[in-house]
Amino acid sequence: MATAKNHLIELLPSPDKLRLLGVCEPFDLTLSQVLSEPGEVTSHVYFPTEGFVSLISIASGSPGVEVGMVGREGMLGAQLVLGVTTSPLHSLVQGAGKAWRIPARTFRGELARSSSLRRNLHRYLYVLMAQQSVSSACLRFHLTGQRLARWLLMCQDRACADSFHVTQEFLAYMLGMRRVGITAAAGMLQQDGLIAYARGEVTVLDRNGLEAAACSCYAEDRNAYTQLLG
Amino acid sequence: MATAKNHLIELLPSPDKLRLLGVCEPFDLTLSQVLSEPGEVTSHVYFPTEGFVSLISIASGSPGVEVGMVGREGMLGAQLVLGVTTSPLHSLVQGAGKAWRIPARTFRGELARSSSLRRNLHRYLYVLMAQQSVSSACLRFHLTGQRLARWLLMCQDRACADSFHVTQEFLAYMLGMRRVGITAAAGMLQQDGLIAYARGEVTVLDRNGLEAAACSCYAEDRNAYTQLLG
DNA sequence: GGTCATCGGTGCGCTGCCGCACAGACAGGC
DNA sequence: GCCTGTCTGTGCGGCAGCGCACCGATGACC
Repeated sequence: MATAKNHLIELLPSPDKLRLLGVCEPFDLTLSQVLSEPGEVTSHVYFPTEGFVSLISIASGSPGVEVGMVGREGMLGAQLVLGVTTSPLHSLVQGAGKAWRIPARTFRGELARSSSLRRNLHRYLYVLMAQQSVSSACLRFHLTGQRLARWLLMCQDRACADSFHVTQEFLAYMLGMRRVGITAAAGMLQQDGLIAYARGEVTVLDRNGLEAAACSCYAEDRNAYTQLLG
Repeated sequence: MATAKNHLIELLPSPDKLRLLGVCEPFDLTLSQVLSEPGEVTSHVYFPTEGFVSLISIASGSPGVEVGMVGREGMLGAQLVLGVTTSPLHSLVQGAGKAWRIPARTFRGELARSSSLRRNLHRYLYVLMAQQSVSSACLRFHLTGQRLARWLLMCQDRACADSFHVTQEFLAYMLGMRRVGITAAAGMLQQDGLIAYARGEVTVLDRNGLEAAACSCYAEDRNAYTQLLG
């Protein structure tokens, strides 16, 4: 499994990395799996190596909306480094794949031992915060088409593939829209030759075009990440 | 200045608290003052004791929207505990008052010295993150009137007064709306006898009624805070 | 007391999105 | 081959909020 790597782990100096990998167990991320519910005590942390997870915020009496995405560039459960054992968000597996998993208790031990781990997770949390605050304004002001393009790019980055499975229904939920809104926006992108779309299978045809169609939030996200954890 | 206290400082054990207060300098928060811009290197951290600050996210090509509020219950610059020296948000003084201010360099020294300080700020950051993710969904799904009521309650908590100065124009900016939308929503609240409104002076008349009119995000915010830092 | 800036209320047409409902297209199982 | 479930496309009425423009009221300043 030489290619199945998680970036946050790879960033660690060799001794810390080996020790951390030593306590990891392999875990299969299966589509639609729920890894955490708001308020629930965190039992494990997850470092995806393939596949990815959506972080979803649900306001009372409303459908949800995605506020963050975690793939091989990140992890689930980083709040443990803040000494907090719950999370306010839903975590939903959005792209099937694999992850390393560590029991929360064990992971806290590793945190105590590795200052590099603490430092990286601190930075990662900052990136997540920045991503979330950008997302707020994006959600409010940017148009459906722009946000859809952004989402597809983020998905492509984390799926590490040009093609992935996602239905319009699900996309609508992630973006906090109606399915019909997605139909319209995806139709535009398809007309412009940026993507192909058929029965839940999306293929990115023109990555540059898609980046041009996306709102700048995509670039801002990436910048924030690479500046601190590149 | 016995009453001018900041909750995060008060939570510290006595020696840490005294040492921190020893490096604080008094600072006047004046209306519309900008304490930080996105990307700017943090020069000082601020612990408001009266008055409060809005955290504003601006998506490119759009007006801004408030994603958080900092008053005597919090601080500005908490990201230093993550080892990050910039912030992605605008910080705008929204209620005039006073704060304790510490140069970033000095504050980092205090962080290194006081584990209580680190622990509290870790928790505070988590509360901020929770606040922001709730705000995303709230911004998307809840109605103007509910959000306005929530904002007024949050403002009242931090201003520690039943009456405060804020124009509709400014409110619209905070909530990511047009001024006219605020006129309508505030008119409703006024008709129902929950607030009085005249030339930028808002008075909360019926706090319970206002809480009923607000979306549940207000209560969720408070719960998150009191659970971790009450 | 007059002038001016600020603040709030109102009207009008428009857009982006919602809610609902239905129809066509395709895949998989029996 | 047929049936069923899933996924996508379309149509229609409605609504919350936008952009713009204007006016009246109030308070501050000279």
